Amino acid sequence: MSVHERKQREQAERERLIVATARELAEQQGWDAVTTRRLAERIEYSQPVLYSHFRGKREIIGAVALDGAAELAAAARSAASAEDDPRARVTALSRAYLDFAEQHPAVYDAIFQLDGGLAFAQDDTPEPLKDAFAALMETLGEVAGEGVDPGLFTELFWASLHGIATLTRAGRLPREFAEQRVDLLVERLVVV
Amino acid sequence: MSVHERKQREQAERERLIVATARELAEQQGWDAVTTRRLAERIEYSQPVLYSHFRGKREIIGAVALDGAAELAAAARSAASAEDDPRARVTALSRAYLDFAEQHPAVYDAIFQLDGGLAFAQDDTPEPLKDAFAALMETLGEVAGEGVDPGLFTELFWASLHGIATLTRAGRLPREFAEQRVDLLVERLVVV
DNA sequence: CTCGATTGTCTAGCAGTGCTAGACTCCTCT
DNA sequence: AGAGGAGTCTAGCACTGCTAGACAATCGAG
Repeated sequence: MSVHERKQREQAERERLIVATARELAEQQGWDAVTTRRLAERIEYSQPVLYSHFRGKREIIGAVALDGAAELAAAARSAASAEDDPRARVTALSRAYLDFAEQHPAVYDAIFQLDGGLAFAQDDTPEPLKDAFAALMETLGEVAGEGVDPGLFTELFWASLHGIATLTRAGRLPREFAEQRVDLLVERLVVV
Repeated sequence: MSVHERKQREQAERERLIVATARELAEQQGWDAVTTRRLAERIEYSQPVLYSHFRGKREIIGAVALDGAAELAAAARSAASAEDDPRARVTALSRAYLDFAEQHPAVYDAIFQLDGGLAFAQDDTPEPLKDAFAALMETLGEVAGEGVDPGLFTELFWASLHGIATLTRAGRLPREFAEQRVDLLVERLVVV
């Protein structure tokens, strides 16, 4: 049975390689450049091998998204834990969120912009996505204010951050006032 | 010279036909279904004709975006003008904005999500886009609050609406609490 | 240690994409 | 009436995601 196990290990190893390579390629040259041919060439296997691991390109994007969501959650928790004051925590969280979107645009797109075939806001939503939302809620739920549902508040705050992130990245918002926008958002939305 | 003028008129007419057909097709079956072949077939011309009007598919998307931006501006102004109270005006504006995104998803994507080769937040930004932003600012600039730049405030509020619109449409936010989210956004961000 | 079966991988190809070169037809103006 | 030019089309390029079927490497049984 040991042979079989080794094969499974190699299989899993190669799957990680595919996801990592797809992500790398996407971050270097954008998702448009991630074609099945180029991806196959980079992992030094032929195209059909990809399809023995994933149902199609969409599932590969989905896999990158799940990895990314875990990282985003970690970044959020790390930033929040560095501050004591609830308001300062929210500011730190917001900055970390926007930094993540700015520094890993391809991954951010995989999570929130592209179709990775993932379920959201449902029972069968994958754990990493639920956990990323939970990470936001840990900090944001505290400052929702009297009589406001923490989940609803988190959704709203998150949507605002998402809007800022995407519009900035698409060149729809000038980058120079990014700081002020975040400060204003926190100042107005947060209730302590 | 009259013959020449007639040809120019026909040319302009056909250009409108292309844009309208692209939009129709996108709203019916999504932008993925808008291929140059299908589009050409619908306007009953061959593919290369498209390229005598537009540099490529991207420019066609851009043309749909400009039309859409003008409509969005009109919808915003119409909704705002129906209310007297500044706060109620903002609520009406927000609803109208989100309704537009919900009811014309393809057009909304053309404006804000897809690459139509348009400049944003710059000097050479096309007039309809500047005007759409201006329409938002007319209502939102009034409620920015003391010492807050109306432009910055409008950008922030707009980004929040955009985030809600895109995340809702992508299934990332449950639709059922849409109303409450908008109410909360207006309540917190607006200063009267 | 050999041999059949299974597993894994590859080559080659399909139907589709955006876009364009070059042939051809029709209309306008002299 | 015929030359010139504008307008349109057919055919094709290089690419996309994805898959069928041929082939080779590996495994377990005798």
